[in-house]
Amino acid sequence: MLCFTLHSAAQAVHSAYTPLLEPLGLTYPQYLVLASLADKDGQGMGQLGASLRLESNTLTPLLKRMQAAGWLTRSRDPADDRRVVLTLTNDGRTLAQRAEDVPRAFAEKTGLNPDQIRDLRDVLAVLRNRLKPAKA
Amino acid sequence: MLCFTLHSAAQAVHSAYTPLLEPLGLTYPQYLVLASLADKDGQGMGQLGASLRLESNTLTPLLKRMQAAGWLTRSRDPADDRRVVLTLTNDGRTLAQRAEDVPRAFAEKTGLNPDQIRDLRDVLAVLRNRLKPAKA
DNA sequence: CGTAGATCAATCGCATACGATTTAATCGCA
DNA sequence: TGCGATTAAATCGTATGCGATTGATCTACG
Repeated sequence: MLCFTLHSAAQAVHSAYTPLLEPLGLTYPQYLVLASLADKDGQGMGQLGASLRLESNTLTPLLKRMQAAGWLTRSRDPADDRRVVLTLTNDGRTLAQRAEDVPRAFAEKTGLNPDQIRDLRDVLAVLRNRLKPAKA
Repeated sequence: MLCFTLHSAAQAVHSAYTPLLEPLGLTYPQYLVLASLADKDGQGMGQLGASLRLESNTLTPLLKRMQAAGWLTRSRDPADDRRVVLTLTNDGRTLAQRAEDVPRAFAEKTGLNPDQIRDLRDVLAVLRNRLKPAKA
């Protein structure tokens, strides 16, 4: 069954990342957030959630933990008090740099070549977007 | 990044299953357990965990909930009191039958043809087994 | 100008997941 | 035979995830 294989493959990927991230004190979703903010700092929670496909009920506690760890700040947008703006601290940027090698180390673990990885990623993106289109 | 795409695709699959399973009162992992037992009843927790790649710390509470729902029984193996044997009840078998159409309904949602599904499943299985080989 | 509706984040409840540990039972080897 | 090593399941603590709801803020329309 595809569902089961996809499920277990996702968990295997999760497990493979864990030893790479654990020395940095990061969990897997926290790493995704850090990488996203390192790429584009000052994002709002909404944008971040849309790109990572996570809801506020997941992000709020996750971001609070990252804030408590001193990696980012959560501040209200002065122009719209409903919005929360996320900014990396110096510690957060340093951590993101230390995590820069993680994707390469992971790719090595998979044993797949870059073309295979790209193909697989593209198929999965099609599947995902078909099942759950990104919000408008 | 492959990791993120795989992660979000797995969650999208999870989300796509939810509306199919919710009328049956099943969650997604519970459905996997039910399907596995319907295929091979009387499995031990260890075998089930190996095939679903779940540990006892996840399975124990999950199975207790399914037992509480009256779908299966958990009994000790008389030959080895450490082992727990899982057997579907009549209600469990009935439920499994009612869930028989779920994979087809899901496949339809994906918009992929059977060949594409098979190919994707095979690639994911290779990836998973490379990252996290099944226990001996 | 004012309020109904929309939007965003936060909260609540529940169900996975997993690492680490604990407990109980069996096995293997001297 | 008997005890240490191994195995299986359960338990504990922590971190996601998500559906549903709530509360605060903003927007749009009359």
